[in-house]
Amino acid sequence: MTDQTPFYVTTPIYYVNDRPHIGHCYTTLVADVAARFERLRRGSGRDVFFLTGTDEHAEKVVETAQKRGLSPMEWATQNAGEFRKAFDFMGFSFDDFVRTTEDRHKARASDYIERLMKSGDIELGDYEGWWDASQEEYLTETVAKDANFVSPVSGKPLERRKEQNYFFRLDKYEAQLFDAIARGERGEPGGVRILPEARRNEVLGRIRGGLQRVPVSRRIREGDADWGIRMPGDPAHRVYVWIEALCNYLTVVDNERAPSTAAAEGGSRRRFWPASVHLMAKDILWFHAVIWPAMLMALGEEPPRTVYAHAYWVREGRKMSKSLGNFIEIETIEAYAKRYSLDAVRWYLLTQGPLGATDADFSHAKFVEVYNADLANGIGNCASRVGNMIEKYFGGKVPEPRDYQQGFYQRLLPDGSFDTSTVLGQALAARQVAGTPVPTGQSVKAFNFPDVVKHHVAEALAALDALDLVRAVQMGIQLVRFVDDFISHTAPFTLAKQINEDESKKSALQTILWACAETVRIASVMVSPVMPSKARHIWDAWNCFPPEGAEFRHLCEFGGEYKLNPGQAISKGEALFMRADPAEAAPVAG
RNA sequence: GCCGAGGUAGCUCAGCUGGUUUAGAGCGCUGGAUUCAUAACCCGGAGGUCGGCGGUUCGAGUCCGCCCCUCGGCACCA
Repeated sequence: MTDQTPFYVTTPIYYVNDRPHIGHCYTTLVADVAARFERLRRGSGRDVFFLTGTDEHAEKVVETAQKRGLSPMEWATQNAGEFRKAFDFMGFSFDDFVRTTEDRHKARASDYIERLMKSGDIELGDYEGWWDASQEEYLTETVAKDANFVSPVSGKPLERRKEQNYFFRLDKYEAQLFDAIARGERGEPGGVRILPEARRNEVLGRIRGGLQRVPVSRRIREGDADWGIRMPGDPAHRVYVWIEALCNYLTVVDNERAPSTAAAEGGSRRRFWPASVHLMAKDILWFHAVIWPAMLMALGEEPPRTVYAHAYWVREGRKMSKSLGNFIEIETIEAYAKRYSLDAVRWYLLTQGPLGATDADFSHAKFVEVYNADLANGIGNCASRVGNMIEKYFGGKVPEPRDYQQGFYQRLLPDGSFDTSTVLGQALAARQVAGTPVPTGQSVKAFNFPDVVKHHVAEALAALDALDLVRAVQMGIQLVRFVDDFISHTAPFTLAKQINEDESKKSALQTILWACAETVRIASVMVSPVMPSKARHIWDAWNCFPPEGAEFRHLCEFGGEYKLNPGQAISKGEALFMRADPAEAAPVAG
């Protein structure tokens, strides 16, 4: 993927009757980190589009609204607001938030359906199933059987009932879908890449089992509220919500034929299609990996390039469910953010979350472990010790480095002493003088900063392309570990005690600390997509705020265009992450 | 039931097409070193029959068979 390709990432649009919880936040966080990373890589947000929103046309929305004495629209608006609030709190940088009740969505979704009817991909047919009169709904064959063909609610017998419905001819696209998924696997254009791999196999297996046409509408009944989208040309039928909902990914960027809207939306968004990534939890993979791509094929649109279905969060080892009432809701997340900072929560959710095929556990003990290991003892401590030494030894001014392009090589002279013409040799010699030499038997090391940084940055970008966001951001923490290792090897604090005797020792110290600070700066850029505000803290304290439009790979070049400039002021600043006590109780909402 | 994934150090997991070693990493735990730093960082250790049994092979976590266990998809839920 070149840096110029438009990047379009979506989350599902969330069922507006729900309350925002960790699941919604997690999926959207993954999208947010991907979007922020891609913007950074391109140096601007112009070619990145990140969409989220709410799915509002469910019949349950009408019911709930009634119970609350509100119109469906009032209720939906209120709860869509809750999602926006939660997502704003999480710091999500979505470019648009779509509600399926908006005209732009309804009009275009309706248009797609109409086109599919004209092309014969949606046709009228008979639907026959088990009708539960008390609930006014059809039950699937398996559910009906499990319930012994009586209503699970009222206990009255189910009736066999037939009606006319519209169907999408999914069965016509079996071969094309196979082909697209195979191409996606090979990374070819026009293909749909399904991730993680285990999910792709599930999908392929299910397609092999045969595809059938799927119902996409139901007949409107007497007394039904006017909620949802009607079948074009047949107002007696309403489009099923899920099929209409899927269309949101396209309706939002398909604004070209509505010039007034497009103007208000900053121009045509057509270039963002096909979507780069549809993100979702595993439960709705089938819709996104099969039905939606088939619909797009029928519409003559390209299918999404990647469909990524992550697994679920469980809580302290137990599945989250409505019956257990143990969902981690936004309030709990807020409580964690209040205690440990929002960026720490983002870090934990992203790096420990169920991005793969298996579920992930949210446990307080694990949270504290990760918080301390990666953040407090990791990047926080490292930034602090480096900033402190620069403040202490160089009056808070970035020191002038010498010769870092050569890397930091250790060289032993024939007589067994260190070659003090290298920075590393100088440092090791100082340790010997001080009586704290590197333990014998410890491997001889070289610290080639330019190469190491280059390698980590390349790895991060490769991981980003594979949508391995965890690895992408962890490369930043790995760099910090490299700096920590370097500091204990060179012991700049030991060197610092000898600089009065020897000017060359001072210059070695300058080089060492500059390299440390420069690398921490780069690490901060690398983790900024997950921890935007903590990164900003470092940039503020160190005066190295990336200029608008700066590209990732330039920002991350060791000693490059955006390097820490000698002479510039640096302050130690406040600790980024205070160490947490594992014995402390978990934060509670309220 | 059908289809699929997996069982490797206390925990979370790497180990692709079988022979680089006496099977690795991170976290936790423990001993040491050190003081610039947020009792942080660095070094070392901890010795896990690589789920069980049998087989193929000169040689198997790595291939085959059987068995035990766990977990996913097939059905709404991020």
